[in-house]
Amino acid sequence: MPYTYEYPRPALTVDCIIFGFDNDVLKLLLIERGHDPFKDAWALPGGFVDMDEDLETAALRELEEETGVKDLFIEQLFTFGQPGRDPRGRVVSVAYYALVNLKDHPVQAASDASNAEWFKIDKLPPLAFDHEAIVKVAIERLKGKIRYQPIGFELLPKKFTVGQLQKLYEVILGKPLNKRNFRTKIMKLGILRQLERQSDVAHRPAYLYEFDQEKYEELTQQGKGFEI
Amino acid sequence: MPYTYEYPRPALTVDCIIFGFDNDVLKLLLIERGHDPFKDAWALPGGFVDMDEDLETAALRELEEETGVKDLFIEQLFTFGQPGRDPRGRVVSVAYYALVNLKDHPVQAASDASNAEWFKIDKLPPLAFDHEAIVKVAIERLKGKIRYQPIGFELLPKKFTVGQLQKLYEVILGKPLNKRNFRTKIMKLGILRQLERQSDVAHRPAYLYEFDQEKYEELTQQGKGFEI
DNA sequence: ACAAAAGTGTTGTTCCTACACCCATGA
DNA sequence: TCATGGGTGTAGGAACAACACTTTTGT
Repeated sequence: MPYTYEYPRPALTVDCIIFGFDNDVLKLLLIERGHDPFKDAWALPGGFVDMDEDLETAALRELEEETGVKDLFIEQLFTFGQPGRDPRGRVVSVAYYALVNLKDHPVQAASDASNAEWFKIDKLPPLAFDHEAIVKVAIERLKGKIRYQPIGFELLPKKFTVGQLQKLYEVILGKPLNKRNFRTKIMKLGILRQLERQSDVAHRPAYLYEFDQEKYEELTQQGKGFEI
Repeated sequence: MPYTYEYPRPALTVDCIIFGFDNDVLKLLLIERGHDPFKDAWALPGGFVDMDEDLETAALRELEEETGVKDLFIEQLFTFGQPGRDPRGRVVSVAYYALVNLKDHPVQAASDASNAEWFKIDKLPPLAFDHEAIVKVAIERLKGKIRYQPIGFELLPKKFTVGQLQKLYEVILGKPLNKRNFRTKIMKLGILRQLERQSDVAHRPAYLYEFDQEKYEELTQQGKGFEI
Protein backbone atom coordinates (compact mmCIF):
# COMPACT_ATOMS: atom_id res chain seq x y z
CA MET A 1 0.00 0.00 0.00
CA PRO A 2 1.80 3.06 -1.29
CA TYR A 3 1.83 6.56 0.19
CA THR A 4 1.72 9.53 -2.08
CA TYR A 5 2.69 13.14 -1.48
CA GLU A 6 2.64 16.27 -3.59
CA TYR A 7 6.30 16.98 -2.91
CA PRO A 8 9.15 14.54 -2.33
CA ARG A 9 10.06 13.77 1.28
CA PRO A 10 13.27 12.51 2.85
CA ALA A 11 13.00 9.34 4.90
CA LEU A 12 13.36 9.86 8.64
CA THR A 13 15.33 7.59 10.93
CA VAL A 14 16.68 7.58 14.45
CA ASP A 15 20.04 6.27 15.62
CA CYS A 16 21.19 5.44 19.14
CA ILE A 17 24.63 5.99 20.59
CA ILE A 18 24.68 3.98 23.81
CA PHE A 19 27.70 4.29 26.06
CA GLY A 20 28.48 1.74 28.73
CA PHE A 21 31.22 1.55 31.34
CA ASP A 22 32.81 -1.71 32.34
CA ASN A 23 36.09 -2.66 33.96
CA ASP A 24 37.49 0.82 33.60
CA VAL A 25 36.70 0.97 29.91
CA LEU A 26 34.17 2.98 28.01
CA LYS A 27 32.17 0.90 25.55
CA LEU A 28 29.70 1.45 22.75
CA LEU A 29 26.73 -0.69 21.77
CA LEU A 30 26.66 -1.76 18.10
CA ILE A 31 24.61 -4.09 15.95
CA GLU A 32 25.61 -6.20 13.02
CA ARG A 33 23.31 -5.35 10.15
CA GLY A 34 21.12 -8.15 8.78
CA HIS A 35 20.12 -6.45 5.54
CA ASP A 36 21.53 -4.37 2.76
CA PRO A 37 22.85 -1.75 2.53
CA PHE A 38 25.94 -2.51 4.57
CA LYS A 39 24.78 -6.06 5.27
CA ASP A 40 27.04 -7.68 7.90
CA ALA A 41 28.67 -4.37 8.75
CA TRP A 42 28.53 -2.94 12.27
CA ALA A 43 26.29 0.05 12.82
CA LEU A 44 24.49 2.08 15.43
CA PRO A 45 21.14 0.65 16.48
CA GLY A 46 18.32 2.59 14.84
CA GLY A 47 15.68 2.60 12.17
CA PHE A 48 12.71 4.32 10.64
CA VAL A 49 10.33 6.50 12.60
CA ASP A 50 6.68 5.48 12.65
CA MET A 51 4.11 8.08 11.73
CA ASP A 52 2.41 8.30 15.10
CA GLU A 53 5.35 8.01 17.46
CA ASP A 54 7.58 10.58 19.04
CA LEU A 55 11.20 10.67 17.89
CA GLU A 56 12.43 9.64 21.31
CA THR A 57 9.95 6.77 21.44
CA ALA A 58 11.12 5.61 18.04
CA ALA A 59 14.71 5.59 19.23
CA LEU A 60 13.87 3.56 22.32
CA ARG A 61 11.75 1.15 20.33
CA GLU A 62 14.42 0.51 17.72
CA LEU A 63 17.02 0.11 20.40
CA GLU A 64 15.03 -2.53 22.22
CA GLU A 65 14.07 -4.33 19.01
CA GLU A 66 17.64 -4.58 17.88
CA THR A 67 19.56 -5.05 21.10
CA GLY A 68 17.13 -5.89 23.88
CA VAL A 69 18.39 -2.90 25.85
CA LYS A 70 15.58 -0.92 27.48
CA ASP A 71 14.60 1.31 30.39
CA LEU A 72 17.07 4.08 29.87
CA PHE A 73 17.13 7.83 29.51
CA ILE A 74 18.15 9.04 26.14
CA GLU A 75 18.90 12.54 25.05
CA GLN A 76 18.87 14.07 21.62
CA LEU A 77 22.34 14.54 20.20
CA PHE A 78 22.13 15.99 16.71
CA THR A 79 20.31 15.55 13.43
CA PHE A 80 22.34 14.35 10.47
CA GLY A 81 20.86 15.14 7.10
CA GLN A 82 23.55 15.54 4.50
CA PRO A 83 22.36 14.34 1.10
CA GLY A 84 24.32 11.22 0.22
CA ARG A 85 24.85 9.92 3.74
CA ASP A 86 22.67 6.90 2.89
CA PRO A 87 22.96 5.00 -0.40
CA ARG A 88 19.21 4.33 -0.42
CA GLY A 89 18.47 7.97 -1.05
CA ARG A 90 17.82 10.99 1.12
CA VAL A 91 17.65 9.87 4.70
CA VAL A 92 17.69 12.25 7.63
CA SER A 93 18.60 10.76 10.98
CA VAL A 94 17.96 12.11 14.44
CA ALA A 95 20.62 10.75 16.78
CA TYR A 96 20.05 10.06 20.47
CA TYR A 97 22.58 9.07 23.07
CA ALA A 98 22.52 7.53 26.49
CA LEU A 99 24.76 6.27 29.25
CA VAL A 100 24.06 2.99 30.93
CA ASN A 101 25.53 0.75 33.51
CA LEU A 102 26.70 -2.10 31.38
CA LYS A 103 25.95 -4.79 33.94
CA ASP A 104 22.29 -3.80 34.19
CA HIS A 105 21.75 -3.93 30.46
CA PRO A 106 22.41 -7.31 28.94
CA VAL A 107 22.28 -7.32 25.16
CA GLN A 108 20.35 -9.83 23.13
CA ALA A 109 20.15 -9.30 19.43
CA ALA A 110 16.71 -9.63 17.92
CA SER A 111 14.65 -9.32 14.74
CA ASP A 112 16.27 -6.88 12.30
CA ALA A 113 19.79 -7.17 13.56
CA SER A 114 21.71 -10.38 13.35
CA ASN A 115 23.88 -9.52 16.32
CA ALA A 116 24.50 -6.92 19.00
CA GLU A 117 27.65 -6.30 21.02
CA TRP A 118 29.57 -3.89 23.22
CA PHE A 119 32.81 -2.57 21.73
CA LYS A 120 35.62 -0.75 23.45
CA ILE A 121 35.42 2.83 22.38
CA ASP A 122 38.97 2.92 21.11
CA LYS A 123 38.67 -0.35 19.21
CA LEU A 124 35.57 0.12 17.13
CA PRO A 125 35.16 -1.82 13.88
CA PRO A 126 34.50 0.09 10.64
CA LEU A 127 30.94 1.39 10.77
CA ALA A 128 28.15 1.63 8.21
CA PHE A 129 26.86 4.90 6.74
CA ASP A 130 28.30 8.01 8.41
CA HIS A 131 28.10 6.37 11.80
CA GLU A 132 31.74 6.97 12.57
CA ALA A 133 31.18 10.69 12.31
CA ILE A 134 28.10 10.42 14.49
CA VAL A 135 30.01 8.57 17.18
CA LYS A 136 32.67 11.24 17.10
CA VAL A 137 30.10 13.93 17.72
CA ALA A 138 28.64 11.90 20.58
CA ILE A 139 31.99 11.50 22.29
CA GLU A 140 32.66 15.20 22.06
CA ARG A 141 29.28 15.93 23.58
CA LEU A 142 29.92 13.44 26.35
CA LYS A 143 33.23 15.06 27.19
CA GLY A 144 31.74 18.49 27.23
CA LYS A 145 28.75 17.52 29.26
CA ILE A 146 30.25 15.42 32.00
CA ARG A 147 32.19 18.36 33.32
CA TYR A 148 29.14 20.22 34.48
CA GLN A 149 26.35 17.67 34.69
CA PRO A 150 26.22 14.51 36.74
CA ILE A 151 25.53 12.26 33.80
CA GLY A 152 28.39 10.04 34.84
CA PHE A 153 26.40 8.39 37.56
CA GLU A 154 24.22 6.60 35.05
CA LEU A 155 27.23 4.66 33.86
CA LEU A 156 28.03 3.27 37.28
CA PRO A 157 26.26 0.69 39.42
CA LYS A 158 23.84 2.16 41.96
CA LYS A 159 26.45 1.85 44.67
CA PHE A 160 29.91 2.96 43.75
CA THR A 161 33.12 4.21 45.31
CA VAL A 162 34.67 7.60 44.76
CA GLY A 163 37.53 5.78 43.13
CA GLN A 164 35.28 4.26 40.50
CA LEU A 165 33.69 7.62 39.85
CA GLN A 166 37.08 9.22 39.38
CA LYS A 167 38.18 6.45 37.05
CA LEU A 168 35.11 7.08 34.93
CA TYR A 169 35.88 10.77 34.69
CA GLU A 170 39.45 10.00 33.76
CA VAL A 171 38.41 7.64 30.98
CA ILE A 172 35.91 10.05 29.50
CA LEU A 173 38.10 13.11 29.77
CA GLY A 174 41.13 11.14 28.68
CA LYS A 175 43.44 12.48 31.36
CA PRO A 176 44.39 11.64 34.95
CA LEU A 177 42.87 13.66 37.75
CA ASN A 178 44.28 14.42 41.15
CA LYS A 179 42.74 12.12 43.72
CA ARG A 180 42.67 14.60 46.58
CA ASN A 181 41.15 17.38 44.57
CA PHE A 182 38.60 15.22 42.83
CA ARG A 183 37.35 13.99 46.18
CA THR A 184 37.05 17.38 47.79
CA LYS A 185 35.28 18.78 44.79
CA ILE A 186 32.78 16.01 44.39
CA MET A 187 32.08 15.76 48.11
CA LYS A 188 31.53 19.47 48.50
CA LEU A 189 28.71 19.28 45.96
CA GLY A 190 26.78 17.23 48.48
CA ILE A 191 25.16 15.04 45.87
CA LEU A 192 26.53 11.74 47.17
CA ARG A 193 24.89 9.80 49.98
CA GLN A 194 27.37 7.72 51.97
CA LEU A 195 26.48 4.07 52.53
CA GLU A 196 28.31 1.13 54.06
CA ARG A 197 31.86 0.11 53.35
CA GLN A 198 33.07 -2.30 50.72
CA SER A 199 34.21 -5.72 51.80
CA ASP A 200 36.42 -8.45 50.39
CA VAL A 201 38.85 -6.17 48.68
CA ALA A 202 42.58 -6.57 48.96
CA HIS A 203 43.07 -3.09 50.36
CA ARG A 204 41.42 -0.70 52.75
CA PRO A 205 37.69 -0.96 52.00
CA ALA A 206 36.19 2.16 50.47
CA TYR A 207 32.88 3.73 51.37
CA LEU A 208 30.12 3.09 48.88
CA TYR A 209 27.97 5.99 47.78
CA GLU A 210 24.79 6.50 45.86
CA PHE A 211 23.82 9.47 43.79
CA ASP A 212 21.38 11.84 45.50
CA GLN A 213 19.03 12.99 42.75
CA GLU A 214 17.10 15.38 45.00
CA LYS A 215 20.16 17.20 46.22
CA TYR A 216 21.31 17.54 42.66
CA GLU A 217 18.04 19.09 41.59
CA GLU A 218 18.16 21.57 44.46
CA LEU A 219 21.61 22.49 43.29
CA THR A 220 20.69 23.13 39.68
CA GLN A 221 17.49 24.91 40.54
CA GLN A 222 19.52 27.42 42.48
CA GLY A 223 21.42 27.87 39.26
CA LYS A 224 24.57 26.73 41.01
CA GLY A 225 27.31 25.55 38.79
CA PHE A 226 28.94 22.15 38.91
CA GLU A 227 32.34 21.70 37.48
CA ILE A 228 34.95 19.04 37.65
CA MET B 1 3.47 15.43 -10.01
CA PRO B 2 3.08 13.14 -7.04
CA TYR B 3 5.77 11.24 -5.16
CA THR B 4 5.07 7.76 -3.91
CA TYR B 5 6.74 5.70 -1.21
CA GLU B 6 6.21 2.24 0.19
CA TYR B 7 5.91 3.54 3.74
CA PRO B 8 4.51 6.84 4.99
CA ARG B 9 6.99 9.62 5.67
CA PRO B 10 6.80 12.69 7.89
CA ALA B 11 7.35 16.03 6.21
CA LEU B 12 10.66 17.68 7.08
CA THR B 13 11.04 21.37 7.77
CA VAL B 14 13.62 23.73 9.21
CA ASP B 15 13.00 26.70 11.50
CA CYS B 16 15.30 29.57 12.35
CA ILE B 17 15.64 31.30 15.68
CA ILE B 18 17.55 34.49 14.97
CA PHE B 19 18.58 36.66 17.88
CA GLY B 20 19.55 40.29 17.49
CA PHE B 21 20.78 42.88 19.94
CA ASP B 22 19.78 46.50 19.70
CA ASN B 23 19.68 49.39 22.15
CA ASP B 24 20.32 47.16 25.11
CA VAL B 25 17.52 44.77 24.19
CA LEU B 26 17.58 41.25 22.91
CA LYS B 27 15.29 40.75 19.93
CA LEU B 28 13.95 37.88 17.88
CA LEU B 29 13.21 37.80 14.16
CA LEU B 30 9.68 36.70 13.25
CA ILE B 31 7.57 36.53 10.13
CA GLU B 32 3.87 37.04 9.67
CA ARG B 33 2.50 34.00 7.90
CA GLY B 34 0.91 34.54 4.49
CA HIS B 35 -0.84 31.19 4.23
CA ASP B 36 -2.83 28.76 6.28
CA PRO B 37 -2.38 27.18 8.71
CA PHE B 38 -1.93 30.05 11.14
CA LYS B 39 -2.41 32.63 8.39
CA ASP B 40 -1.56 36.11 9.72
CA ALA B 41 -0.01 34.70 12.88
CA TRP B 42 3.63 35.36 13.76
CA ALA B 43 6.03 32.48 13.43
CA LEU B 44 9.67 31.55 13.14
CA PRO B 45 11.08 31.82 9.63
CA GLY B 46 11.39 28.39 8.10
CA GLY B 47 9.98 25.93 5.62
CA PHE B 48 10.32 22.65 3.84
CA VAL B 49 13.65 21.04 3.09
CA ASP B 50 14.45 20.36 -0.56
CA MET B 51 15.56 16.88 -1.51
CA ASP B 52 19.06 17.76 -2.57
CA GLU B 53 20.02 20.36 -0.03
CA ASP B 54 21.69 20.13 3.34
CA LEU B 55 19.59 20.93 6.39
CA GLU B 56 21.70 23.96 7.18
CA THR B 57 21.44 25.20 3.61
CA ALA B 58 17.69 24.80 3.74
CA ALA B 59 17.51 26.89 6.90
CA LEU B 60 19.62 29.66 5.39
CA ARG B 61 17.61 29.61 2.17
CA GLU B 62 14.26 29.84 3.91
CA LEU B 63 15.56 32.58 6.15
CA GLU B 64 16.68 34.69 3.25
CA GLU B 65 13.52 34.04 1.24
CA GLU B 66 11.29 35.08 4.08
CA THR B 67 13.21 37.88 5.74
CA GLY B 68 16.04 38.97 3.45
CA VAL B 69 18.53 38.21 6.22
CA LYS B 70 21.63 36.42 4.98
CA ASP B 71 25.34 35.85 5.52
CA LEU B 72 25.24 34.45 9.00
CA PHE B 73 26.45 31.47 10.95
CA ILE B 74 23.72 29.22 12.18
CA GLU B 75 23.97 26.32 14.53
CA GLN B 76 21.67 23.39 15.00
CA LEU B 77 19.52 23.70 18.09
CA PHE B 78 17.19 20.74 18.37
CA THR B 79 14.79 18.65 16.31
CA PHE B 80 11.13 18.85 17.19
CA GLY B 81 9.02 15.96 16.06
CA GLN B 82 6.11 15.40 18.37
CA PRO B 83 3.10 14.08 16.46
CA GLY B 84 0.44 16.78 16.48
CA ARG B 85 2.74 19.78 16.53
CA ASP B 86 1.51 20.75 13.07
CA PRO B 87 -2.19 20.60 12.07
CA ARG B 88 -1.25 19.59 8.51
CA GLY B 89 -0.05 16.21 9.70
CA ARG B 90 3.23 14.77 10.85
CA VAL B 91 5.89 17.39 10.43
CA VAL B 92 9.36 17.12 11.93
CA SER B 93 11.32 20.32 12.20
CA VAL B 94 15.03 20.82 12.63
CA ALA B 95 15.62 24.12 14.41
CA TYR B 96 18.68 26.32 13.85
CA TYR B 97 19.68 29.42 15.72
CA ALA B 98 21.98 32.33 15.15
CA LEU B 99 23.09 35.60 16.65
CA VAL B 100 23.41 38.68 14.52
CA ASN B 101 24.19 42.30 14.86
CA LEU B 102 20.82 43.83 14.20
CA LYS B 103 22.16 46.87 12.40
CA ASP B 104 23.98 44.78 9.82
CA HIS B 105 20.92 42.73 8.97
CA PRO B 106 18.03 44.79 7.67
CA VAL B 107 14.86 42.79 7.24
CA GLN B 108 12.75 42.86 4.12
CA ALA B 109 9.86 40.49 3.91
CA ALA B 110 9.55 38.58 0.68
CA SER B 111 7.63 35.88 -1.16
CA ASP B 112 6.04 33.43 1.25
CA ALA B 113 5.82 35.69 4.24
CA SER B 114 3.70 38.78 4.22
CA ASN B 115 5.88 40.55 6.75
CA ALA B 116 9.04 40.19 8.83
CA GLU B 117 9.99 42.05 11.99
CA TRP B 118 12.23 42.12 15.04
CA PHE B 119 10.44 41.67 18.38
CA LYS B 120 11.72 42.32 21.85
CA ILE B 121 12.32 38.97 23.43
CA ASP B 122 10.11 39.69 26.41
CA LYS B 123 7.27 41.05 24.31
CA LEU B 124 6.70 38.38 21.73
CA PRO B 125 3.28 38.01 20.11
CA PRO B 126 1.51 34.65 20.27
CA LEU B 127 3.31 32.30 17.91
CA ALA B 128 2.14 29.67 15.44
CA PHE B 129 2.64 25.92 15.91
CA ASP B 130 4.84 25.02 18.88
CA HIS B 131 7.15 27.91 18.15
CA GLU B 132 6.88 29.34 21.63
CA ALA B 133 8.34 26.15 23.04
CA ILE B 134 11.09 26.22 20.43
CA VAL B 135 12.02 29.78 21.33
CA LYS B 136 12.18 28.82 24.98
CA VAL B 137 14.64 26.05 24.21
CA ALA B 138 16.72 28.45 22.15
CA ILE B 139 16.91 31.00 24.95
CA GLU B 140 18.02 28.37 27.41
CA ARG B 141 20.73 27.24 25.02
CA LEU B 142 21.86 30.79 24.51
CA LYS B 143 22.14 31.35 28.25
CA GLY B 144 24.07 28.18 28.74
CA LYS B 145 26.39 28.79 25.87
CA ILE B 146 27.35 32.40 26.31
CA ARG B 147 29.05 31.64 29.60
CA TYR B 148 31.81 29.65 28.03
CA GLN B 149 31.87 30.57 24.37
CA PRO B 150 32.35 33.97 22.83
CA ILE B 151 29.15 33.84 20.83
CA GLY B 152 28.17 37.20 22.25
CA PHE B 153 30.45 39.06 19.90
CA GLU B 154 28.33 38.23 16.90
CA LEU B 155 25.50 40.26 18.36
CA LEU B 156 27.56 43.42 18.64
CA PRO B 157 28.88 45.80 16.02
CA LYS B 158 32.46 45.09 14.94
CA LYS B 159 33.71 47.79 17.24
CA PHE B 160 32.22 47.85 20.68
CA THR B 161 32.94 49.00 24.19
CA VAL B 162 33.37 46.80 27.22
CA GLY B 163 30.23 48.45 28.58
CA GLN B 164 28.18 47.27 25.62
CA LEU B 165 29.58 43.79 25.95
CA GLN B 166 28.70 43.70 29.61
CA LYS B 167 25.19 44.98 28.90
CA LEU B 168 24.74 42.16 26.42
CA TYR B 169 25.79 39.57 28.96
CA GLU B 170 23.47 41.08 31.50
CA VAL B 171 20.52 40.96 29.15
CA ILE B 172 21.10 37.38 28.13
CA LEU B 173 21.84 36.10 31.60
CA GLY B 174 19.06 38.20 33.06
CA LYS B 175 21.09 39.54 35.96
CA PRO B 176 23.43 42.44 36.68
CA LEU B 177 27.16 41.81 36.68
CA ASN B 178 29.85 43.62 38.59
CA LYS B 179 31.62 46.10 36.34
CA ARG B 180 35.05 45.71 37.85
CA ASN B 181 35.04 41.96 37.80
CA PHE B 182 33.56 41.64 34.36
CA ARG B 183 36.28 43.85 32.96
CA THR B 184 39.14 42.03 34.61
CA LYS B 185 37.83 38.69 33.53
CA ILE B 186 37.20 39.56 29.92
CA MET B 187 40.47 41.44 29.55
CA LYS B 188 42.51 38.65 31.01
CA LEU B 189 41.26 36.34 28.29
CA GLY B 190 43.19 38.43 25.81
CA ILE B 191 40.63 38.04 23.06
CA LEU B 192 39.91 41.75 22.66
CA ARG B 193 42.02 44.05 20.52
CA GLN B 194 41.97 47.63 21.72
CA LEU B 195 41.25 50.33 19.13
CA GLU B 196 40.67 54.06 19.32
CA ARG B 197 38.42 55.86 21.76
CA GLN B 198 34.80 56.75 21.30
CA SER B 199 33.91 60.35 20.61
CA ASP B 200 30.84 62.52 20.94
CA VAL B 201 29.49 60.88 24.01
CA ALA B 202 28.27 62.81 27.02
CA HIS B 203 30.69 61.14 29.36
CA ARG B 204 34.25 59.93 29.44
CA PRO B 205 34.81 58.23 26.09
CA ALA B 206 35.37 54.51 26.26
CA TYR B 207 37.91 52.50 24.32
CA LEU B 208 36.51 50.57 21.41
CA TYR B 209 37.52 46.95 20.97
CA GLU B 210 37.22 44.29 18.36
CA PHE B 211 37.04 40.57 18.89
CA ASP B 212 40.28 38.74 18.17
CA GLN B 213 39.25 35.50 16.50
CA GLU B 214 42.80 34.14 16.28
CA LYS B 215 43.54 34.65 19.95
CA TYR B 216 40.29 32.95 20.76
CA GLU B 217 41.16 29.92 18.67
CA GLU B 218 44.57 29.66 20.29
CA LEU B 219 42.80 29.71 23.62
CA THR B 220 40.36 26.93 22.84
CA GLN B 221 42.92 24.80 21.07
CA GLN B 222 44.91 24.74 24.27
CA GLY B 223 41.74 23.42 25.82
CA LYS B 224 41.65 26.45 28.08
CA GLY B 225 38.32 27.25 29.58
CA PHE B 226 36.47 30.49 29.24
CA GLU B 227 33.92 31.41 31.77
CA ILE B 228 32.07 34.53 32.70
C1' DA C 1 28.84 72.38 38.52
C1' DC C 2 26.60 68.17 37.40
C1' DA C 3 25.26 63.79 35.43
C1' DA C 4 26.79 59.72 33.42
C1' DA C 5 29.51 56.26 32.14
C1' DA C 6 34.59 54.80 31.95
C1' DG C 7 38.01 52.90 34.28
C1' DT C 8 41.20 51.59 38.57
C1' DG C 9 42.76 50.02 43.63
C1' DT C 10 42.19 47.12 47.08
C1' DT C 11 40.91 43.65 50.46
C1' DG C 12 39.10 39.47 52.48
C1' DT C 13 37.56 35.07 51.13
C1' DT C 14 37.14 31.06 48.61
C1' DC C 15 38.84 27.82 45.44
C1' DC C 16 42.62 25.30 42.93
C1' DT C 17 46.73 22.73 42.79
C1' DA C 18 50.23 19.88 44.07
C1' DC C 19 52.39 17.15 47.13
C1' DA C 20 53.13 14.36 51.24
C1' DC C 21 51.52 11.40 54.32
C1' DC C 22 48.75 7.78 56.99
C1' DC C 23 45.14 3.76 56.90
C1' DA C 24 43.04 -0.84 56.36
C1' DT C 25 42.80 -4.91 54.01
C1' DG C 26 44.01 -9.61 51.59
C1' DA C 27 47.63 -12.24 50.02
C1' DT D 1 55.42 -7.72 55.44
C1' DC D 2 54.08 -6.00 51.17
C1' DA D 3 51.21 -4.23 47.55
C1' DT D 4 47.14 -1.84 46.71
C1' DG D 5 43.90 1.45 46.67
C1' DG D 6 41.37 4.47 50.34
C1' DG D 7 41.47 8.57 52.60
C1' DT D 8 43.34 13.16 54.91
C1' DG D 9 46.46 17.61 55.91
C1' DT D 10 48.22 21.45 54.34
C1' DA D 11 50.54 25.41 52.14
C1' DG D 12 51.07 28.79 48.30
C1' DG D 13 48.92 30.96 44.83
C1' DA D 14 45.18 32.17 41.72
C1' DA D 15 40.63 33.53 41.11
C1' DC D 16 36.29 35.74 42.92
C1' DA D 17 33.29 39.12 44.95
C1' DA D 18 32.33 43.42 46.77
C1' DC D 19 32.95 48.13 47.39
C1' DA D 20 35.00 52.65 47.03
C1' DC D 21 37.21 55.72 44.45
C1' DT D 22 39.09 58.65 40.37
C1' DT D 23 38.61 60.22 35.40
C1' DT D 24 36.75 62.40 31.33
C1' DT D 25 33.39 63.93 28.64
C1' DG D 26 28.85 66.95 27.13
C1' DT D 27 25.41 69.89 28.87
